Amino acid sequence: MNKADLVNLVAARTELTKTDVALVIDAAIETIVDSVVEGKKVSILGFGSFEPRDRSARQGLNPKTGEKIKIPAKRVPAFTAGKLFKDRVQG
Amino acid sequence: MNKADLVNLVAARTELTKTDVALVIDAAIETIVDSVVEGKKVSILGFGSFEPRDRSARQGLNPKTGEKIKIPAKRVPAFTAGKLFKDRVQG
DNA sequence: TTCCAATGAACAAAGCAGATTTAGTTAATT
DNA sequence: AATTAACTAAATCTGCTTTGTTCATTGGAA
Repeated sequence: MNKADLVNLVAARTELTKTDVALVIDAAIETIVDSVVEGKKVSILGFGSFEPRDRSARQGLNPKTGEKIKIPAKRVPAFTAGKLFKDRVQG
Repeated sequence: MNKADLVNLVAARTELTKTDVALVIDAAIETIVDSVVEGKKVSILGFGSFEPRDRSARQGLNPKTGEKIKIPAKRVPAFTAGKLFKDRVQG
């Protein structure tokens, strides 16, 4: 399922126009990303939370050639699923 | 930031009512969860993708008491961030 | 709406860092 | 009012790391 499918399904569920649904979804994604970029966590009860997480530098390797490479410290986006989401996927 | 804050910010960005925005966000979350529950991946370009991932049973331990426990096989929700999301968080 | 051009995602190889596991209280969201 | 997230202890296991090609997706224009 891609974004177009998601918009169609949500529009069908909410009986709103695809235009408005796409507008809201895009804005919601941008808002979440902006917040994580600013270092603030976004928590949506039952679904999960998005937050930035710091990765320390480490010795890695190029899986293709096998040669050692140095992976620098990073800040990456992380998602933690909420209880409802976990329970429903587990079944 | 919680769901109420997200709805307020998105409503401000889109100039739609908080009611409609909340409706879309809730429906989108339910649609994503439903899809992952059905085993189908949801890909949103630039943001990331949600998919179910299988965990095999393993030997773990109770970190509180230290006793060994058996962790059963599971199916858990997983999120992989997209390029744009990663790049923006990295800065 | 439909097509094109262009950008993003998937795929695979092996080793290490980080997430995950229980349980109970506090704080917070619906 | 009631349910859920956060927090924390130490050991095992999962995923990230690169690079190039193939394919899907996006956004603009006719």
